Amino acid sequence: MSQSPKQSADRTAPTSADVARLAGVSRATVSYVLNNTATVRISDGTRRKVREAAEELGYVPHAAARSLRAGHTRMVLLPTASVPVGPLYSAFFDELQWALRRLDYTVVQYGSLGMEADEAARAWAELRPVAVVSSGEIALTPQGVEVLKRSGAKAVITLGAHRVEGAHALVLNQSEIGRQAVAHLVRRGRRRIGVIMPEERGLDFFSEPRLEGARQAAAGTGAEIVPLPLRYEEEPAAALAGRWRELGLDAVFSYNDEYAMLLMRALQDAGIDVPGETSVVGADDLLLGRLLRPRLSTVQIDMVIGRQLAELVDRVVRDPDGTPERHDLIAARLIPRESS
Amino acid sequence: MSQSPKQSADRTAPTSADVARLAGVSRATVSYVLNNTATVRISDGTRRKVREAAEELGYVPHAAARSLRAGHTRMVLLPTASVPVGPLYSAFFDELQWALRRLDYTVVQYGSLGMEADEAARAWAELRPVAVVSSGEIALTPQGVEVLKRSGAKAVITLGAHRVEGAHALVLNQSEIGRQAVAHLVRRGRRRIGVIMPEERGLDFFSEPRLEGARQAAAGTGAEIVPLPLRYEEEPAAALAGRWRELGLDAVFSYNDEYAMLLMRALQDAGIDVPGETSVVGADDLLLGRLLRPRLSTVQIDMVIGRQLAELVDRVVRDPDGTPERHDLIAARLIPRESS
DNA sequence: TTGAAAGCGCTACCAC
DNA sequence: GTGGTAGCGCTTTCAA
Repeated sequence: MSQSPKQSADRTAPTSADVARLAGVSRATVSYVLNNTATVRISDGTRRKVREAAEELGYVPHAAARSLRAGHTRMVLLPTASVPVGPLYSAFFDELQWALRRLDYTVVQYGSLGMEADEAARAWAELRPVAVVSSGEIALTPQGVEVLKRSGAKAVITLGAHRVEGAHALVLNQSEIGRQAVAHLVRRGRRRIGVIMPEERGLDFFSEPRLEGARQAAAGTGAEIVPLPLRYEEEPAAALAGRWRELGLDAVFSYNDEYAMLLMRALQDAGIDVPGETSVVGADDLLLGRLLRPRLSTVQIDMVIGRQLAELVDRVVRDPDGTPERHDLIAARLIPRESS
Repeated sequence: MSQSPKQSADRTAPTSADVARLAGVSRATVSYVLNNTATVRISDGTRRKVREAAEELGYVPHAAARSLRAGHTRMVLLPTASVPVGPLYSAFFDELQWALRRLDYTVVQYGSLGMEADEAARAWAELRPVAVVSSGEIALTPQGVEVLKRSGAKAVITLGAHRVEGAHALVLNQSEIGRQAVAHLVRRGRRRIGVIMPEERGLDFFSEPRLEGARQAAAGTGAEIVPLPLRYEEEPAAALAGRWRELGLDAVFSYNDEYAMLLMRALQDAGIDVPGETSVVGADDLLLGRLLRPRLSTVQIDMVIGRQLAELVDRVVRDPDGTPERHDLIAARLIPRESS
C-alpha cells in the first residue's frame, strides 16, 4: 500500500487561526473573507490567498463557536417521536425542510422518543434553536414554551389539534376529514355509521379529531356514530367483522385507506357485501384504494404546502412579538368510488 | 387581560454566572454542582443553594458553549433525505435513536434533501458531531469522510450497499432479498423471471442489489432474469400487464409488497392468472400481502436491531482507530403463500 | 471546600 | 484594507 492520506485524520481540526497563519493574514481578515462581510473592503489578492488557504487546510467553521459569539443560531428544531404517519406527512416534512433551508435555516430533527414534556423542552433549549416546530407527538406545556422562549427561541409553533399557551398554532383540522366522510355516508342514506379508532399508540392524535368531525357531520341528521377500536392486524379485524351484523352498522369510516383495506377484506371474508350491506370510506387517497375491489371511496387530504409553514416560521422569527397566529392546514375532499 | 408572564420571555437566557450570583457562589461551583463533578467535594448546603437558584431562574446550560469548551460533542448525526422507506426502516431508526440516547448521545437528524455530497459533508462537519451514521441516501465520498474525521468525527458509518473508503460499513445486503425470492421461484420451476425495478428516485439504492441477488440465484439454473422498470402508478402497471404475454414471463419478483399489489391487480385485470400463469413474490411481509387474493408470497426481512448499531457507534467512538468493521444487517426469509 | 482565571473558535468593533 | 482584541458561556486547573 502506498502512503494513505490517513495522517491528516488524527490531526485536530484547522481553525480560522490556522487559515490566517497559512495565508499570512489576521484571523479577522479570514472571517471577513469567508463570510463575505459587506462592511469591509478586502483586496482581491488577499481574498484569493485566504480562500486557497482555507481550501488547502479543509477548513470548516465551527458552528458552536459561531453561534456562541453571535448570541443566536439559525437552527429550526423539529422534535420527532416515531409516529408512523405515512407518505402525506413525510412529503409535508420534506417540503418544510427544503423551504426552511432555502430561507437559510439549519433544520434539525431531534429524536425525542420517550421523553417527558418538560424534560424534552429543556433538552431542546440546550441547543438554543431560533425556532421550534413541534408536531405534537411530544406534548408541549406552557412551561415548556416558556423555557424555550427564555432560551432564545423566537418562534414556538405547534402543529396539531391543540393550542398551547404562548405558542403559535398550526392547526391540522383533522376533524374536517371525519366530517367529509360521514356527510357523504349520510347523503348516501346511511344511518348507523361506525368509525374505526386505531389502537396503535400515537394515532389518537389524528383519530380523535376525525371522530369528532364525524359526530358533527352526523348531528341533527338522525344518523348515529359508533366508535370501533381496532388494532391493525388480521385477527381483530376478523373478530370485528364477525360481530358486524349484531352491531347493526350500515357504513363505516375506517380512519384511513390502510385500515379500510384491512376491514374491507375482513368484511368480505365474513360474507358482508360492500357496498350493498355496508359502505366503507377511507382517507388519504392512497394508490391501494384504487386497487381494491370494489374501489375504495376515500377522503383526499391536501396538506398545506410546507413552504407556507416555512414562511410562517420566518415571519415569527423576524417579529416574535406578533400576535400568535392560528392557521388551518388541511383541506379535505371526498372522492366517491365503488365502496360507498 | 391581567399581567401575563410575558415579561420574562424577552429577557435574555440566564447563564451559569446568573445562577452563581443568585446562589452566592462562584461559577465554578455552579458547574461542579450541576455536573455532579466527582473529583471535587461540595457541601450539601451549597449544593442545595445552587440547585434552587438554577431552578428558580429556569437555567438551561448552553450546549454550544459546553462543547466549545470541551472540544467535542456527544452528537450523533443522522443525515436524512426523504426516501419513502416504509415501516421496517423507520422502526429500525426509532430503535437506533432510542439506543443511542441510552448511551448518552444526542441524536440529531439533519435534513440534507437536495444537497451535493461534499457540500453536505461540510454542513454536517460544522456541527462537529462525534459520529455520523449515513443511511446512504446522500452519497458519502472518501473526501467527505475525510472532512468529517478532520472535524472531529470519531465514527463515520455508512448504512447501505456500498463501502466508502475510510468509513465503517454496515452493509444492508439487499441482494439476499432478491436471491431468496428468485431461488424460491426457480424451485417452483419458473424459468423466465421478471424483476420489478421502481423508477422512483432514491430506490435504486435498494433495487439494484436486489436485482443483483436475483441474478446470482438464477445463475446456472437455466432461469432467465428480466428487469422491468415500473412507476408506482396504475397506468404503467396496466401497460406492463398488457404486454405480459409477449414478454413470455412465468414469474415476477416485484421489489416489495406494495409494487406486488399494484402489479398483481394489473395482471388479474388483464386476465393473467396468478399463480397459474405467473407467480408473484413481494418483499417486506406487510400486512397487506395477507389481505390480497391470492395471498402474497413474500420475503420477510429481519433488520438487525438498532441497539446493535448503537453499540457499534459507541465502540467506534471509543476506539476510532480500530479496523473498519463490516457487518451484514439483513436476514431474509421467504414466506410462501398462494401467489407463487 | 471554594474562587479566580484561562481559553475553546469565532466575529465585530476600533485603531492603524 | 488590514490587524488587535474583547468577549460569547462554559469547564477545569491551580491557588487559596
